[in-house]
Amino acid sequence: MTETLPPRTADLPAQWNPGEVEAGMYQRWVEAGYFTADVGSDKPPFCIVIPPPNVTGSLHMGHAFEHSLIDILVRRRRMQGYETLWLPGMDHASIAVHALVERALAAEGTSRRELGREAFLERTWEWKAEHGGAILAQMRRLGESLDWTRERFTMDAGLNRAVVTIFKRLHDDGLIYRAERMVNWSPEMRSVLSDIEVEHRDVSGELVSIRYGDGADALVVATTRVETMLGDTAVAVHPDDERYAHLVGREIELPLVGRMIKIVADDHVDPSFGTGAVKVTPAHDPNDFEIGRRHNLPMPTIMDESGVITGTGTEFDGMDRFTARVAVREALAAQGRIVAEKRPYVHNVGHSSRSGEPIEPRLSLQWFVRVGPLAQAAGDAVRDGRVAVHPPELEPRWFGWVDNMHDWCISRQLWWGHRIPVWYGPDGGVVCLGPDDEPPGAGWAQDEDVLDTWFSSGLWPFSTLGWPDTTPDLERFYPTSVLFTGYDILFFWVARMMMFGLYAMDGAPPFHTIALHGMVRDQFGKKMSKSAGNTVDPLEWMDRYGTDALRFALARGANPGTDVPVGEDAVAAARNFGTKLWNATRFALGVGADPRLSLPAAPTDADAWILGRLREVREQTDALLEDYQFAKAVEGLYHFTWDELCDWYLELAKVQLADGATADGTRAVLGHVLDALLRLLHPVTPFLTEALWIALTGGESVVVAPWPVEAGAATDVAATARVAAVQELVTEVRRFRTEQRVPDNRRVAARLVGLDEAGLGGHRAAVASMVRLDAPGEGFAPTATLEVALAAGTVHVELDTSGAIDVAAERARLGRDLTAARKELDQADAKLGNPRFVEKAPAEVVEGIRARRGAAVAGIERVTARLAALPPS
RNA sequence: GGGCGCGUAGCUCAGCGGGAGAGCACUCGGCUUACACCCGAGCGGUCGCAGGUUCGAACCCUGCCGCGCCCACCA
Repeated sequence: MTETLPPRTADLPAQWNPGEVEAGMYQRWVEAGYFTADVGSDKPPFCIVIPPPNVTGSLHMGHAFEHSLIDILVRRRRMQGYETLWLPGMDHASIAVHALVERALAAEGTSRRELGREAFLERTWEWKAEHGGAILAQMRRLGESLDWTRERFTMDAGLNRAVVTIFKRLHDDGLIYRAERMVNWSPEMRSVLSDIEVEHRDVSGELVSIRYGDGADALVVATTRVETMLGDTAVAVHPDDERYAHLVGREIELPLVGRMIKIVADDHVDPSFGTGAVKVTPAHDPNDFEIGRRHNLPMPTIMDESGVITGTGTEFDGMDRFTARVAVREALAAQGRIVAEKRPYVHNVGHSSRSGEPIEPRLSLQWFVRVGPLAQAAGDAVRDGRVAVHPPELEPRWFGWVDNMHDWCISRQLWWGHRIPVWYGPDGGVVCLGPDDEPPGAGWAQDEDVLDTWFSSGLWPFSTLGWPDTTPDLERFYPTSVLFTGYDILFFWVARMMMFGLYAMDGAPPFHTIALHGMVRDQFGKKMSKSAGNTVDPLEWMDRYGTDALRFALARGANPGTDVPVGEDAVAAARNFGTKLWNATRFALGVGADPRLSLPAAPTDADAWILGRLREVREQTDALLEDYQFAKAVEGLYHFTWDELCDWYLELAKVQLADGATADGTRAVLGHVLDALLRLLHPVTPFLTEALWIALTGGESVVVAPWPVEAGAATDVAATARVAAVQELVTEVRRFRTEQRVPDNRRVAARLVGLDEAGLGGHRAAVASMVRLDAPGEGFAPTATLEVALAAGTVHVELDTSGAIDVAAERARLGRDLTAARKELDQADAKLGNPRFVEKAPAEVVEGIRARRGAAVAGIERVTARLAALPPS
């Protein structure tokens, strides 16, 4: 009996053309309101803070990767009935925007300094307005289901209020202070950098040993930065160093400058390194600064903000630091004071991660965050389980960082960003103002410095929800569900958000889970970089293989916290998978498969098996996605679709469809399985599954279809075993055919003996269909017999290969089988012959080995008999 | 110097205590009525090296070799 169903109208083209499928689909989703957060509903909230798309005007592979994975999480949650909300922002991409604007200005023959602060900032706003839309369009092409309707894309203005508020609170709590400290200075940017903006690299420099003083009191010190000797105010030795004990407390003349400097004893000095004497330049070296503080040394600054020597009263004033390095060395050499020169001397030097030049330690007045209590809270939140880190291997890195954090320098001498809300009065007055305070009157001026970009980015999890106001959004979505980002910005961004979130929201962490992904690499595992020339524009692959293929390939490689090598081959393989799914669905539609049909009351073995597998795969997919194991989840769906559904079930279904007794049930099962599978795959391949799901079900959209929670059936062990036996039998016969050089296109008459005894009587037609066997006709004279030993019994396949079999090939094949069986027997005997194994190993393991031994013995007997029966070749 | 991790098939990786796996590549046979972006069969590995624990180790422990990343104020 056939149920009557309303017709399905969607027509599926014969060929999957990603471009055509994607065209207009995203727009339709947006217009249907699928991505609009429904605040105020009683759905559970799922909120995710996302790093901003890069604003440099193009989509990077890294962004395509990260945003695809985030979109998978969000689409699944939406199907599960959550109210989903993204919190995107652009603020911390400001650096990129400003750099681009500066470049544009340079092309126009002007600069930001000529333009002035206000006009420059105006230009950056214009740039964002113009290019923000282009980025948005690219993210949409990627299929990202952002709730753009809430217009959080540009939020700089509202953010300023949050920045000022938290600055004042931290300031009033004594957690922000201003102090003269040794900082990392970038002469090129003429700004301070925080510790994590400094990259340490080995460079080839020089180590120059200089003699200070003359005669018996002379000392030799070594340095890699000779020019700093102009700012020396002491020479330090170790207190226990007997070589210099007599000199401590005396003074010595500083060459070139002529100033008298002290000789001090300090524990910091390593007596075994070099001469054991160290020159001390307190204003230009962190260690020397500490020594200077301990011994109350003068701290003259000898370099200006752009790295030019100044104020030494020597001929070196006005020279760039690198020019001076050579000049000072030559001057010292002329006086015969260079004792030794080691060149090249490889040593570790900090470089600016932004501009690339060596940073210059410099004594300067800056604003700092006292991170002690904040970092402690950030560590505790993970320690006591309020925040989970995925994968957990990255926890030590987190603790190592937050437990040893130095105070954070937050002031920057740049023109862009949020200005420090502190005003200085004419009589030395200092006042920190909140967002609603009136600036003080005449004579007061606001601090010229701006805040580190991570200061404001750290506020996102709550500033984007309306903080400092208590908004419905904030109450509903804070703490957010998960932060999903790359491990590379764990310290830059994640640590800031944790510290500020816990502080501003009274101990509530900004997110329940920190899930970290790796970096996209090329197909050989190499870092993608412009200089290596191995970067790929994701749009290029999207054009060539489709967005679904790119997303599938990226997700398929995404193991938690580890890097993802992706090459064009992987994307092509993903495209092939899409084609496979497309064709399978097309076949299903062609035979009338429909999920709206009732599942059969008496499913066949194949039906029961595939429904059982569907359930297992569905449960496994859920578990893996909950654990951010995208690669395994996607791999599982890939193999289920291709190796089980397409390679076996569809072939078995063809036979069932030809039989009136099983045809309707097959249509129902196939419809059900595909329906659930398309829904499971939708988060990964949204466009493709949308087209297929609508065609298959006649439904409105898979975007809003429920996530499958019931699909499939409990595993039918007996049916599954019979299907496995059929698979084994089919594979064996195919192997025999290939080895006997029977071309695939030739049908062969054959008789299957023992099928009923093995419990596979019902699968005669299926086996015959899958290995292209014809029923034996009259006068059937088999030329070959193949024995296949199955768990339930041995099946003899008698074949008429129409000619003598290839005895040599058969002998070789049987020989391989015999070798394998003997090896198996040897291994089993070795184990069973070991009394301690039999005694100690679990019973089921021992039993398993016994069974394998039995099978091996039977196999050897059978194969040996077959070999003996072969005619001489 | 400290921390984390990796060395498994030609390439990229999964497996992490009981019969060595996947994708791509390669070989052979097939345009079989969903699919040649395909189907079928196959080749290919002393699981970095050396010890140890265990009845049993690619898997656990130790050492060594090679590689990567993060952190770190040694002139």
